[in-house]
Amino acid sequence: MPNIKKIAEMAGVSISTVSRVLNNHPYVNEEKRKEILSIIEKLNYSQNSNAIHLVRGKTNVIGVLLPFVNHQYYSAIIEGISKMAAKHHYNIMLCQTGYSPEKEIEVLNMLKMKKLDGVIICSTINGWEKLEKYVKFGPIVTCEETESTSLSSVYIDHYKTFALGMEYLIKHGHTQIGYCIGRNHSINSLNRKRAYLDALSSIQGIPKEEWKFADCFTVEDGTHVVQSLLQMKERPTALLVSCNHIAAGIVRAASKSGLSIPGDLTIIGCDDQQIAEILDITTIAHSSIDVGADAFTLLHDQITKKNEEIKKVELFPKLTERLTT
Amino acid sequence: MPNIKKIAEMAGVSISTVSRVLNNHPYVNEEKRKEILSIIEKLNYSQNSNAIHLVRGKTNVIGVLLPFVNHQYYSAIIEGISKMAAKHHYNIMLCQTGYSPEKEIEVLNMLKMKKLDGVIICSTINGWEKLEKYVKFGPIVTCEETESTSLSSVYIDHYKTFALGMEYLIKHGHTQIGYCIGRNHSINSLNRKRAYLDALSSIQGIPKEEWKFADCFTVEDGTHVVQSLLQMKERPTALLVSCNHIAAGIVRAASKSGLSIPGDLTIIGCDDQQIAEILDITTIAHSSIDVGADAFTLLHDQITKKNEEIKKVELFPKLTERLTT
DNA sequence: CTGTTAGCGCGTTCAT
DNA sequence: ATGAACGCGCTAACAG
Repeated sequence: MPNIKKIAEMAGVSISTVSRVLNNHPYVNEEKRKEILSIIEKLNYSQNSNAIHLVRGKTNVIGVLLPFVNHQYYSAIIEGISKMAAKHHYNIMLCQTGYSPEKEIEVLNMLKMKKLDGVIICSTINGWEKLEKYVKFGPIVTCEETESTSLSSVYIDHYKTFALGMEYLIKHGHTQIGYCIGRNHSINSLNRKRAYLDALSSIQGIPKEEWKFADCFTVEDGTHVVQSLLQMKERPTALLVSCNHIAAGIVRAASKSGLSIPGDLTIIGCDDQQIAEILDITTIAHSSIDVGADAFTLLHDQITKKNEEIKKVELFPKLTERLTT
Repeated sequence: MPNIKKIAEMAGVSISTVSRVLNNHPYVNEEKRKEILSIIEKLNYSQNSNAIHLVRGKTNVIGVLLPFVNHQYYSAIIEGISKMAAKHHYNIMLCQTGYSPEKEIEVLNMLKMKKLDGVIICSTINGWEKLEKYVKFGPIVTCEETESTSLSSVYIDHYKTFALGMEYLIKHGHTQIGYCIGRNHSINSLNRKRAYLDALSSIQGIPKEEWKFADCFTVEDGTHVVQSLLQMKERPTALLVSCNHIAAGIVRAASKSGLSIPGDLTIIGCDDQQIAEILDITTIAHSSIDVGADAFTLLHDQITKKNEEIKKVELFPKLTERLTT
């Protein structure tokens, strides 16, 4: 592999001059520039990124941290990040954590080691207190609500999401309402539960332990929910579901077992996965692509402008009425 | 930021010794090792990746090139790559091309510039002849069939896919068969068409121009197919569809417009997206996750073992019968 | 407009 | 077991 020195030798100039034409700096004789360019062409030379990264102290790479790639909520976020990143000449290092705290820390260390200029965390496992220790190595943006004053974030207040859903259900006469959520103690789940309880108490409803389904993530989990439902003496008339994949599983299993939707069971899902559209599931959603795009923008501002302030961007979900309600 | 020199000074040793403990090299006094480690701890020191990459000439990062992230076929491949990569301590640079040839070349140049140790290309736009020019900078693996002798690949012979589908349809008495494909002139499409024509001619069937739908990628495209279908005097009785998202669009639009499936129209989709399972679409599929995992293995072998030979790994699809046939 | 030089931070012989 | 010195490839400040 030729290097800048080799090019300089062949062109009979110093490496500075070569560096200047490489970086489009002014003040270099037009003939020399052409000569150098032609030699570069002839030798099929390219700069060594690592050397440049070392000397510049940055890589133009950002890390994107998420639990699972193969999940449309996250791949939509990536899509949004990806588009904005391309526009600003940044590359994306994709890191799947599978909810492993160690893996998350590992990536944060890449920030410390200057491999990454910044990090976007879609769903944190360690909690923002631990993340905060890393902001001195580079900006970190989360796609979740945090109380941190050193982490920018774009988020949805899932209290509002579930509140919106509860309001809708109550307005339509439901009092026997259950819900499905993911990780039982995540910030988002806690907010959802609060909204659920608040709304329920407003109509003197009584939360039934049996009607709460946690650890729901996949279509299969939705199927299991229906199985449980079928064995209950008293069933909820409506279910608020934190993710449309679960909702899809419910809808599908219900139709197979003769449970009519929305006749016997009303379903409201969350987020903007295409499956909701295909199955005509009523959903409460914001644009996941926007989450990614906004997150990148926040991160990019912090990387490029110094003393850029920490920002919190809230996105507001809307309820789209379809055929499961 | 402290560097190795600083650590060495504080410990009263040379940078070589520090480097030795950093890299777990033998021959270093146990007391000094502990002392150095404690200083590293105290200063919260980390190595600078870029310096290491520069001196080692490798980054442990591979590029993954695909048209769209937000598409389950590709995100499943990423999932497969991701898992294997984590196992071997490699990171993934994700690059969405949106079918732009320039973007593809851009990433290949990152290989040339030593930013990447290797590249996996899920779906090439430039064609393998152009890709071949880059293998001297690092191994390239494709997830498509190529005739190249310098590119390893894991692939599905889509002639077989469509042949399998045609065989099934013909066995079930269909003679009026159409198909939906993506890019009209991609390698995969050409193979699919060949299989279609071969099978059709084996029963003296006549291909009808009207029943060929190209440029189909999304659920919406499936909807359009149904719209076209509805306006035809003579309709096909079966459709072979190159991707389940299109098939999902067809199934959904058909049910809304009173076209019975499989009564009026039999549908066979392709690939292993979950939507097929949810909508009970008969599909011809291989494991997309395996594609990714195998691709990484091929790439990793080429990166680590020198003189590793070029390999072609063929994956075989199976037909899963469900309710659309 | 151009060249010299000093780093960037680290791994690695080669002596000792 | 340890350290001095060189090199990885490049940018940028400085001098001219």
